[in-house]
Amino acid sequence: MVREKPVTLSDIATRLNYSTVTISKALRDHPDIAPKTIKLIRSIANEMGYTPNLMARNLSARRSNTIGVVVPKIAHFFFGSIIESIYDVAFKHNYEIILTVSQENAERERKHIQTLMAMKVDGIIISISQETKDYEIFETVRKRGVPLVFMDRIPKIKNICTVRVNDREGAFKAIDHAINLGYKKIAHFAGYNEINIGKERYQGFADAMKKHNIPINKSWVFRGGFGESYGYDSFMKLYKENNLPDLIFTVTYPVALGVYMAAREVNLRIPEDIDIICFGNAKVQNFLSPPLSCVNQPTEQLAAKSMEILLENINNMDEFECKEMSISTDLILRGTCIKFNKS
Amino acid sequence: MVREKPVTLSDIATRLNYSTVTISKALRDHPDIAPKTIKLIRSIANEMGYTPNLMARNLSARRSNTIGVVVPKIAHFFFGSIIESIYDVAFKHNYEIILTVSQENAERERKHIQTLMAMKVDGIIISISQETKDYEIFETVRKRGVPLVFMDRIPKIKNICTVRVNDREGAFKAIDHAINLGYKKIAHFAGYNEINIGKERYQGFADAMKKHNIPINKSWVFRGGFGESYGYDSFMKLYKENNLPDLIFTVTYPVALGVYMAAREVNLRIPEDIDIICFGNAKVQNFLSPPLSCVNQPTEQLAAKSMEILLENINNMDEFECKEMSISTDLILRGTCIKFNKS
DNA sequence: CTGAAAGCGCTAACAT
DNA sequence: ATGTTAGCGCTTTCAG
Repeated sequence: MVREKPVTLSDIATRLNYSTVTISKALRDHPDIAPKTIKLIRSIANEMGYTPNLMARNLSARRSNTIGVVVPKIAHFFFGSIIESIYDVAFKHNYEIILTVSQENAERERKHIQTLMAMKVDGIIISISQETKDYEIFETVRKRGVPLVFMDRIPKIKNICTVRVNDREGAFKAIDHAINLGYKKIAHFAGYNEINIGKERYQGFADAMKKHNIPINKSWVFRGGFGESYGYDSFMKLYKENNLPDLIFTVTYPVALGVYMAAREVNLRIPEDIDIICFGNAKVQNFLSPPLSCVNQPTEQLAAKSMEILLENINNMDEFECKEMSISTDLILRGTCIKFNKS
Repeated sequence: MVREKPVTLSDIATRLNYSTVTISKALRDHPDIAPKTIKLIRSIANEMGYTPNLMARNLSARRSNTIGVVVPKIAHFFFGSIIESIYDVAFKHNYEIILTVSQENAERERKHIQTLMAMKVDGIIISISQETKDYEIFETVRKRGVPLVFMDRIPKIKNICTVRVNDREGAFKAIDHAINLGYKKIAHFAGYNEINIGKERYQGFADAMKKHNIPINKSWVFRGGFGESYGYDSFMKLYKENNLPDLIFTVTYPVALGVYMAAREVNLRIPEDIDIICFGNAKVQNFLSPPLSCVNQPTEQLAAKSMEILLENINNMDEFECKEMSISTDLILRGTCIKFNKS
């Protein structure tokens, strides 16, 4: 394979008998340069097939027009949507995205953050992994002066920019709705308590129970990850103990999927025998049978707000502010949790 | 926000009374340097919190350890899985990924490719958008000597590296199976003919029909995109014309979802009234009702092979070869297309 | 084993 | 309006 030597500023410069500086300025529409000259240089640059070397430009300019993103998963509707929206905003503002995936692994996450800093990204948006407990790396990021926005999954530290959904309120809405329907025997397949979305969704659940004076049955509260197997296993445990509630509220949508699977396996009908509602929306919930009701997180807003705050911070490093943003959720009622099925 | 000045090689050098060169070599385990010295330098570098500036390193080293990826969508199970697998391989080989999304838009795709080249990625993996018709940019990439691997969605040009699924064979398997079941009235909601997966899946469909001497009913063959609305609209058209077949074969899984939605809307039962099978697998197909059968594309293999070929090309630019790889599919039979439902 | 010199391609500051 | 100088942080010769 023959590698054509890329044309550089100085190639254009010699050809046109200008200095590289003039070329550089012209190509960036610098007011120093006469419009006529700009036009000339532009056309020649084009003809020669010039493309700037961003590594060089960025090294020199000390900014990369690049944003690092760290997410726990990607083949997951929530993160997929988030990322797509982030892309939209980034594209509009002429930023590139360096996307990294932690696979819910704290060590990997740390490495990615380090690489991103080494790549001199202008800022970072992160949704932390479910097992991240050591927050030192975030301190490092701050020391290095790299703007950082936490999105959705947020560590317990002070003075950080966060954009999240109002998890507690959202969970409360769901359970309050359920109780008003008549449900009392309610289980919660919760997330780990260490992570905000685990903790706060649980709190919303607890708030609603408390409001209606329903005691929480501890054997119906589980703590676990965010995947299908967690939902499946938890359901099976209750089933085998013959200790099934009337309604299950799951911390994420994949966990609910696990429940669907388990219920089908043991021939229990949803919602007649066991009803369910989850936190988090996905297009396919419409296609389940019955269609799965949920607390909807507006992913577009989450992404847009995160980007907004990040860009603000990038462009305004001096008057940097820690903004904490919380977005409201709404209930989407479909085929589950719409009426009380006496058990 | 106070930005700590990042520590550089020369900081370490002055502190240790070495030259930057020695530091640079030591940190990269260069055989020139005495092991003892390496150890010393390493520990000091660590203590000082040194991280290499990748922009500088890459500029100087003329390689970035970075791979560009261009996909049409991301909130889509197929691409999500692909990307996750690509990440796994990249991570193992110490490459970073620059992910870009074309949103099925050819112009955006072109821009992304240009940016990737400007960023001096070491290679590119791309799945082209459904509307890409101008292939000049790919010629440019080749001229620039950037290794390029096309994955799954492939343009009609010569001498390129491709990794794909055996679409024609896969589609054939599905339809052959259906016909053996007894189906004769078979529709195909196909992709655009310009794109390989559109064309070849259609061909596989046609092959099977021909094998069994069943004429293709043109009013049952549609051409369109890869999304839900296409499936929905096409189904509705047939329904309104009272011209429904017994089985629909859709080019992708979202198209099938559109059919599910439409069928439910007009109260037609799947698979009793209208049966369906699609190309492409997604976890949620298990949760549909009935669970959707499909031609399975092994995403992990697709990703792994693409990366393998790309890395080979990167490390072996001189003896560069155009490899064309085709991976077999298998049929996953679930709740649809498993028995003939006389209409 | 170590380092001095040169350069990757670009841009900012300061002349002219 | 254009160019000179210097430098971003690193690596690759090549000389000692």
